[in-house]
Amino acid sequence: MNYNPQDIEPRRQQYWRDKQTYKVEADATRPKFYVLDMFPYPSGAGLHVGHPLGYIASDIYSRYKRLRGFNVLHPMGYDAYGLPAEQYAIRTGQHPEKTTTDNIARYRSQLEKIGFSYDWSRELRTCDPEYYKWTQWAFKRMFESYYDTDADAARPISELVAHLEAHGTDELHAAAGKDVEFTAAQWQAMDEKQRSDALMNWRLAYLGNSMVNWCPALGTVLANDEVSEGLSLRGGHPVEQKMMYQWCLRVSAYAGRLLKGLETIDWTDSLKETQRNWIGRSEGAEMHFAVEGSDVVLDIFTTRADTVFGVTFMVLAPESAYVDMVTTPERREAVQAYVEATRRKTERERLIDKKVSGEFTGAYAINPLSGKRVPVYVSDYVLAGYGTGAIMAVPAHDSRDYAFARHFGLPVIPLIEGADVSEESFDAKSGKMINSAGPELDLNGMEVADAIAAAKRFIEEKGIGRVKVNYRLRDAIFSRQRYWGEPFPVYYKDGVPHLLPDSELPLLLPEISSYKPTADGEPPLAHAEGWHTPEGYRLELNTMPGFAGSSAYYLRYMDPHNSEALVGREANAYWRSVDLYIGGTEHATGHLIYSRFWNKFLYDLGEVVEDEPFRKLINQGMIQGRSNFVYRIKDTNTYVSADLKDSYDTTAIHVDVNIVSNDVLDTEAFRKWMPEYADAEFVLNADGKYICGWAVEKMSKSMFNVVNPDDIVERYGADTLRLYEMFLGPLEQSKPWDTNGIDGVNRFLKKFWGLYYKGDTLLVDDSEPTADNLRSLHKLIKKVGADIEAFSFNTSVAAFMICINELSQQKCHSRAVLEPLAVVLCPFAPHIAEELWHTALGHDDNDSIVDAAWPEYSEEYLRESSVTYAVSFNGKARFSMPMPADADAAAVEAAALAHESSARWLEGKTVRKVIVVPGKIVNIVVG
RNA sequence: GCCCGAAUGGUGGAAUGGUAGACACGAGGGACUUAAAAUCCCUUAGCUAUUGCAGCUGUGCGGGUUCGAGUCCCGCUUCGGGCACCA
Repeated sequence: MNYNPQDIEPRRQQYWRDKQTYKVEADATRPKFYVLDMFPYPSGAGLHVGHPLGYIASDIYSRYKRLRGFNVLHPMGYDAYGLPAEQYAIRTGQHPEKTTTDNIARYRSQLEKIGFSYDWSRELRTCDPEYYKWTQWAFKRMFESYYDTDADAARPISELVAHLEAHGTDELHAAAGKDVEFTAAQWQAMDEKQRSDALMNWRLAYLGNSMVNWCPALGTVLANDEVSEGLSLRGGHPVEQKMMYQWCLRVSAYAGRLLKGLETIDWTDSLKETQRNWIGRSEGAEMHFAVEGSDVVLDIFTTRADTVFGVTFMVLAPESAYVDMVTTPERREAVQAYVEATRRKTERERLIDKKVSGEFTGAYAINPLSGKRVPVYVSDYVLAGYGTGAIMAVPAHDSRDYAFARHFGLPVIPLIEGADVSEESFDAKSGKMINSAGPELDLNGMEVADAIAAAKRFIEEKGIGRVKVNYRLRDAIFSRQRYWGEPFPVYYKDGVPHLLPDSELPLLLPEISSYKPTADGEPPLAHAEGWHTPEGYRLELNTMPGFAGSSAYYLRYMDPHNSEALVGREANAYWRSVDLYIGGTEHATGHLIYSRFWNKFLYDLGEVVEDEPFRKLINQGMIQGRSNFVYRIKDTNTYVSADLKDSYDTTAIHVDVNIVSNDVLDTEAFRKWMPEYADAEFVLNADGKYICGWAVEKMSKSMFNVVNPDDIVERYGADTLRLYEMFLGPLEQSKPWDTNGIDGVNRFLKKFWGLYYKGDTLLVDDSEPTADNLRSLHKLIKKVGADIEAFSFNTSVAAFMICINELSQQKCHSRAVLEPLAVVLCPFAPHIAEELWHTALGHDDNDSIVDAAWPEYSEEYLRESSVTYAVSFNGKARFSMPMPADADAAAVEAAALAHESSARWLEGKTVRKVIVVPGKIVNIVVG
């Protein structure tokens, strides 16, 4: 029997299926461990070889934890709602559900071939009504909640209503969209519509007018994390800013907790940093500037309260509500034209256009500290969505203000001693203040940091503003003008949104005749027949965005068939949160923020026991493609080998990597690959080979560099694929897929098999293991255990190779060694381990290796009788010297100095000092 | 512009402050074979040498700390990632 993965692997997978080996139940008698992969969107292209990287790592860890006695929850599912299926539907008319189901089936079969230890009985998909019922349910709870800034938690909206009823907005401490004030009497006088509108200011899920990223090509709005540099992440279409009335989630209310929570979780610093940047906390002051000759007060936000004496003008965002309030009649036409022109530009156009532009509003504001009168401008370099949409401009110390001041000829007053502002602004936050004295406050001579503090204190005391923390994190736009997403459990009665009762959830996604928007621009759901309540009230036409379904899926896995709750209390109390989460960095500012928000919200409700969803998170690197090229000699059908191409005038052409092996082209396969190459001629190199060129590119069909894991499994087996993906390099690093080298790993597995069988002969015996056998084994157990804990899987594979080489040389066939060896290999290569466990090691059918115990290593076997010291002179290693392991430092030193090789290095020198590092090195310092 | 991270042979990559280059690929040489595949063995950082098996230089660049630095500190360069008219 030779190693034959094509025979072993399907059989072992069937065995695990039959035995339901990977089915887990909560079990209070055993410690739990929850290992999760970021579930995939099942795309039409199927899995390529890059996708399983993280899944293999998490599978190794899960299996290891299980061998260590943990009750391991390791589920898999599908993020099934998404744009590609819908766009495919628009093109072909095929129902997205059908496309999605087909794709899922393909993914499932590809995943099963790799031998993962998923508990498939917990599989979920976000488009399943039994699942999205709970997405709708969570949305309802958010609608019914507000954020209490005193308690720092979400509370029922009924409590807020009671407060408004009794006190109006007086003493109300709640996260709000806008600062509004009304009395209890005013609240009581409101009608239903007015009250509904008013409450939107506080609800955690609310309808609001907000600037959204509108993508005309996709016909929908996009969240901030779905847009980069003014283009949609999917498809790269231009995105414009547009004011729309949309569902939003008040994620901003949680900004502080999302930031603080980062301190309690075990994520990489870079990912935490990315989230910190995204949340963007900045401490500063809000200040009031009265507008001359009117009762309008401009509120501005600044982190540089110290520079208030250098304010020479003010700027409003074009979209700011202040613009209309302050613009004078003479300037109205020009300002309106400017605002209009800005509105027509896409975000991308605004970003590209670095030219300074703006208009004077005709208004003047009064600096509350200096009493000076400054002009108020409108310009698109001020953003409506951040702070108050208005700024005080300090051209001397802000480069953007500086550019504006120079363009409009406005004065620049330097505030820091020695700062030269004749050519550019001085933006650094250091130095001594000058020109900063007013009637009541004098900052001159202070260091910037002290001046900021002093100015803030003064502003608070005098009531001309307040200290404020601002976050860049915006509320999440929660409406999408699409079909293939969760419907909102909302209907409208006289223009007021109402929730469907829980008993009517899930609200099923209806069948529709066309997946396109309607002629008058309404979302596709407007095509649905009978899309209204039995009473005839219209249901919401938008659907939820992609991140809705992925925000709480990890909770559902804990209790996937519960019809009473998203997750039952008992199941949640046992599984708690994800102990290890593995996935890509691309979700850093999307899914990983929304999930944390969603979880914190459910935590506030008392629905879940943990405040953070993912305790430890590892980002696996991306696997890029490695493309191959052939070189066509211009205007011919002749192709020249890469090592000779420089003597010809050639064009590089992508060639399918699947007909190239170790960069050598299979020329016959090339001729058959495409008709145009049928008559191809080749210029071969001296070895008679055609060598292809190569480059690292994104893995994609158009580059012909996609490698399908199925092909690797078919050729080498799943165990080889698993080991090779781990061997490729550190898990967290991005690297190109390169099939060159996979033979080495495959060879290792054959050698491993060779310890147990030679042909049809069973080699395993009951002989006593030798000291060498035991040392090799225990070294491996120790190393692999430590490596797995540290997610250093590439080095464990190397350790296996070393161990197998040693044991082969030692001709070790002792069961006492080969049995634990199989167990240690099991997390990496489960099929071969399970097979040998039963056939060579004779375990019966009910005893699976996946439930064996991880072998403990013993230092006793690792101890060497002698150790080798490297002897150095002045730090430079010169020779090595064996010593008994128990020799003391003095003996080692004496032996080193007396060693015959030492004489040469000591010639004409004196020994100044000798350092002995036990078991390692002797450094002799000579002068 | 700000904030992270990285830089080691032909290639992917190893090295708790302690003999840099583990392990693998590729390459070169050899064994077995009619031949090929498969398998096994040897060599493989560079430069001097050389059968005394040694010497010198080497982890992007320049400094520093240390008996000893790929590893720690300071200053650069280049590449990758994140944020970005965020006041």
